[in-house]
Amino acid sequence: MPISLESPQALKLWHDVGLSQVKDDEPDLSIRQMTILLTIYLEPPPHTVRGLAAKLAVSKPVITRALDSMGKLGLVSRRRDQADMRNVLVQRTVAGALFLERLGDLVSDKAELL
Amino acid sequence: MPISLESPQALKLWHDVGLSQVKDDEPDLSIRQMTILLTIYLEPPPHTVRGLAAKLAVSKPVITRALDSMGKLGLVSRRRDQADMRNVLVQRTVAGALFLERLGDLVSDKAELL
DNA sequence: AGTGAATGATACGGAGCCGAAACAATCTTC
DNA sequence: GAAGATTGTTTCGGCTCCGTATCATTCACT
Repeated sequence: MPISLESPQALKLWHDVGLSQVKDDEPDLSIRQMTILLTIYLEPPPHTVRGLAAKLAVSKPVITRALDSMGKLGLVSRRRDQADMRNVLVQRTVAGALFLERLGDLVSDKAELL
Repeated sequence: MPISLESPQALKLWHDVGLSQVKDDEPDLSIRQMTILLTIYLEPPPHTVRGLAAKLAVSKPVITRALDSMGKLGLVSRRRDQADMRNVLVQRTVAGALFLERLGDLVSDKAELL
C-alpha cells in the first residue's frame, strides 16, 4: 500500500524525528550504522559481513567496525557459521529489536502529528 | 493532515532512504547537522547560534562547528546582525534549498514505493 | 566611561569513523 | 597436502566531531 507523503511533509517529518533523536541523549547511530541495523532486522537472514558490505556498497571494514560498536551497545551479536568457519553470521538481539521498535513508533507518531 | 504510517512501514522507509544516502557518495551529514539544516529551512528566520543551540538542546560550539562544515559545503551562510553585532544570522542558500528539495523528493518517492 | 552580561568563536584533549593495505583463519582445488 | 582463493579482522595515518573551558567582541546600564 503506497503512502502519500508530499515532499514538504517529508522534510518536516525528517526534522521532527531528527529533533527527537538529538534531544535524547542516547548515543546516535550514524546513517551507515542505522542502515546496517535496519537491513539486519528487515531482510531475511543469514547476514554476513560480505553480504552487508555488498548490499550497502561499502567496504568490509566498515561493516566490521559498525558491528563492533553496535555489538557494544547490545543491538547486534555475531556467531561463526558452523558450516563454513570463515563466515560470520550476524544475529539479532532483544535490545536491537526493542531499539528499532521504538524508532518505528517514533516515526509513526511524528507522521501522525503532521 | 495526519499521515498514517504504521511502525513497520516507517522502519522500511527509514531503511530505504538510508540506503540511498549511503550509496550516494555525497558527503553524509550527521543527524545533528541535518536537523540544524532543516530547522533553518523550515522555521521562520531569524536564526542565531544561540537560538539554534537552545532549540536543539546542544551547546553553542556544536552549532558553530556545524555551520562551519555546512558552510564549506555551501548549504548555509552567515551574516552579522547589523542591529546587534554580537548576533550571527544564519542564512539560507540556493545550494541548501536544492539539497533539501532533493531529500524531500527522495523520501517522498521511497514512501510511494512502500 | 566603566563594569558586567551576552554572543559567538576558539583551544584543547579525547572519541569515533574512514579508506587502503596487510593480516590470520578457513576453505577449495588440484 | 600444498597453493591459491575467500572471509573477516586488524593496523595505520588522517579527518571529523565532541564537551568543557576560555577568549574576543559587542551591548546594556549606571
